[in-house]
Amino acid sequence: MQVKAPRGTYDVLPPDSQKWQYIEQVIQETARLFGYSEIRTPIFEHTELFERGVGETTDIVTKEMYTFQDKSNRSLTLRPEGTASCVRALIEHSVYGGLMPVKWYYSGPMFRYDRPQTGRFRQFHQSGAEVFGSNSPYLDAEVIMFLVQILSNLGLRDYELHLNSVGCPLCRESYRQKLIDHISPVKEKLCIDCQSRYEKNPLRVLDCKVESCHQAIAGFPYIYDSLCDDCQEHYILVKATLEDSGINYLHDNNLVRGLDYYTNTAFEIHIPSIGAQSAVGGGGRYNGLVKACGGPDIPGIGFALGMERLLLALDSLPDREEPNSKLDVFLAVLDEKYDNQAMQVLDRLRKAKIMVDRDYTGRSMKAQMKYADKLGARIVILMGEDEVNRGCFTVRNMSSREQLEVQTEQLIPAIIDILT
RNA sequence: GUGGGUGUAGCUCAGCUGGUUAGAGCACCAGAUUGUGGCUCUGGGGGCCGUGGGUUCGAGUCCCAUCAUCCACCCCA
Repeated sequence: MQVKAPRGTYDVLPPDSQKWQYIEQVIQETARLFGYSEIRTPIFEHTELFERGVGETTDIVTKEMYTFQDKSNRSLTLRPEGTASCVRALIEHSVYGGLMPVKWYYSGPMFRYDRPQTGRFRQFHQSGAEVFGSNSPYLDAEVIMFLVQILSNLGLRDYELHLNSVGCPLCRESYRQKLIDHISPVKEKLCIDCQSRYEKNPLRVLDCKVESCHQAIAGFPYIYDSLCDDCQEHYILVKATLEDSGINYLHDNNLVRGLDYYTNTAFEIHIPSIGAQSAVGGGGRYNGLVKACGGPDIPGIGFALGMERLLLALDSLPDREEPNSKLDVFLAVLDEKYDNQAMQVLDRLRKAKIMVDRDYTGRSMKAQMKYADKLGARIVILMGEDEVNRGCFTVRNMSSREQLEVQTEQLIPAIIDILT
């Protein structure tokens, strides 16, 4: 039986890898403009980091983690998201002791044991950003502007920005009580999942998509109405800043992010056209997280983008012109006795920054011409007996079909002349 | 974890109610006179018909299981 890539994983082959390079490049450039520097963290961490940092009641921790024992019986977990590792690194290296705020971005694979479907894999890729050390609502706005700028630079237009505030621990507690008061009379009508959600984290009952649960909790209070004065002001400033920047958003009372550590601003980007898994990005503020992970009481905010979902959205766009991967020059070697000399020619051209390739499978001249054509070569250099004896090359312009003979020392200038 | 669809050549697929050596298009390779590409023509290589069992004189085709994949649910990126 043939060995195949494990379930929920896949290979990125050329030319698809070019699309990945393109997205990563756009993110890098945008990050630089916004003043974010790259951080690279391990792909696995101690399991307890995610249990504490992501939240023990979340689906990610309860059923989706790739956890294993190493040879010393440590419990390790393939990272399911990027924030926890950033927080760990911030604390471990006392980065907060330096210049604040700390503005990081990252890109890389994440792992969740889920059933694969459109836009969902077991090894998937996220790029994200994290900022530590400021509770300014203008920073919330900047983080969202960063995210939106990436989408815009990629040429994506038809996205929805959903926005909400989940408040601070204070207003969240009063809201939680209001919600419990509202739900408890109809508790029996909820689905099994919601009954356990009600026990563990009542806020997540609001996320349920079961119709009967929707009806049962109709008229539930919104957290927005329970926000304390500070949280309200914070949220208003975030919204006003976005409005002034011309960023459209939808206030979404039902947006209660699945991760436990979020406070205040929460947001998600949806592109409905890519399928059921339409969230291409999401994030929010997590002011309690650093402390919860054993660090000082430092506020944080961040987001993550799903690369596979971005790719899906990009695929439905009109074709972007591919980066120039076509060959400049093909060197046709007409007799194997010139193989060695041919390698010297390749070397010279490449050192002159000319993109050049040749055949290594012993093709006939005609086949080499065909091959060169398929590689998209703009020029073919012919190197046969005539040329070698006379110390020259035949240079063929593939689009005009014109050929000229050039002396060895004139080869590079002649090629550059045709290419430019 | 649950439900449904699909597994035949490198890719996209055909193969009617079970019946001889399993096909097409594309791709790949080679030719169409001497050292010249795109178009056309001719030829060629490639398939344990996902895997394992079962029914049958006979299975790509029917039944069961299993694996993979796709779509959806849950949840999220």
